[in-house]
Amino acid sequence: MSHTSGVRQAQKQKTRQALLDAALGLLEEQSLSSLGLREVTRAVGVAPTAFYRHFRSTADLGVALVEEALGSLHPMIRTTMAPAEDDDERIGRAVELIARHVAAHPAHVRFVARERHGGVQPVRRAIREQLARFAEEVKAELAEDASAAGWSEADLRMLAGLYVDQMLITASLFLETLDAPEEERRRAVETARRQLRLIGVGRAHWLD
Amino acid sequence: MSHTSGVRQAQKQKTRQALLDAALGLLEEQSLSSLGLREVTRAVGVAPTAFYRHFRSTADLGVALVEEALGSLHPMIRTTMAPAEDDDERIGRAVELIARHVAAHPAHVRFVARERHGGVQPVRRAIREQLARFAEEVKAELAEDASAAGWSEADLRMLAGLYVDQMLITASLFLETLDAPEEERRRAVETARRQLRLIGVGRAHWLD
DNA sequence: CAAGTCAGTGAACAACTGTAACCACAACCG
DNA sequence: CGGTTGTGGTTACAGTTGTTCACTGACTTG
Repeated sequence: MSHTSGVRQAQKQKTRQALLDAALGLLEEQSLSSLGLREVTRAVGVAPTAFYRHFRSTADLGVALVEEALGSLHPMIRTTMAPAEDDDERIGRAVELIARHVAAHPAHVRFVARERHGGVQPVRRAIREQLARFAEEVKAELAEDASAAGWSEADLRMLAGLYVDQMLITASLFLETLDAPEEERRRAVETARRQLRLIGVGRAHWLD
Repeated sequence: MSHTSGVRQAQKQKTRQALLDAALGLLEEQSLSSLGLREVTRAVGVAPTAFYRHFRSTADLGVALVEEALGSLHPMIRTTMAPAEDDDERIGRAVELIARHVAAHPAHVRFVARERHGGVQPVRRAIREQLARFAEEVKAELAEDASAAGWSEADLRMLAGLYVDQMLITASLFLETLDAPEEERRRAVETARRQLRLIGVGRAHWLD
């Protein structure tokens, strides 16, 4: 037990992070369900048995990766959903934000997209829980918006879910076009903007 | 080579189908990238080396599964997108159709959802190609619709892609709630209907 | 400073993997 | 009918896997 600091704890965290990083790298070309514990330790340069000091199994490591990939993303919801003068400006900002995030953390995005429906149940559940939290937060933001007057609880939830799914689709699309020619990337951005705009139009005329 | 029929060819197809079926079953609890060739042959009850008579590798088998899961689905596009008197009736019919398909072929749906972003590149590409075909077909249907007057090519493509993605999201949602209590399943159907309706509203007011 | 804690090591295990070479025998074709 | 074709079976190999156990030695604590 003891306290949270100290050279000992720091070294342990460092190794743990090295395992997470190595796993994330290896997962670019395979799924978690085929990731071997030895494979990870080999990539780090540590004995296979050291793995157990940090994770019970590769599934356990996967859950930790979900936390790392999505856990720190919640604060971004407020700023993304924050109202702007122009609706198109908000859309442009959101798309830009997603593009930037994908470019900065491609491995994390790939991991989430891949394991959301992947073969490891605990990881699927962890992702589902995080996305449900996102939807909840988006819903809360939507409820504060002026145009939400008269919207039922179920409608708000539906729209929030639609937005979250759309964010993932967009992120995944950007990921696929990461090292594609400039022109294709611009088309992807344009498609994402249009889709969000169409949802926005539907939202504006929902109560007709 | 020789001709396509005969007792010989029939038996081979039978074994091949058994391999596909066994693989599909095993893939309910893991991803393709962790599926072993021996695992599949063991489930069928044939020798490991017999696998090579039908597939070069498990990735090759995966591509065949994509064909099996999505190849025969194209004719359904026309009937699903076909216009109806009521817009809500069309939506209800489409959702009903998806629900029925998921209930009839849950393993196929799970496979596609899982491997769309999975760790096996040839399979990802095969799925992407099939989905692109779907989008193309949906776009063709949309273009024939009366309400498509004034829509640009890019807008039609965008909307078609949105519909295809939404179909997958809906199918995946239904899959998750397959063995959930009746009430949760009804909520899932209701959510799917609402989301399609919102897209429909956006579509109706797109040219404002 | 002595005692204890614990991250990481090394060897060993049984079980598993993909693949190669060779064989058997039923269906096919001339 | 007799020779050829080719699906599937058998045996074997070299690597890999997850997990166990006892261990070391640097850090922490009283």
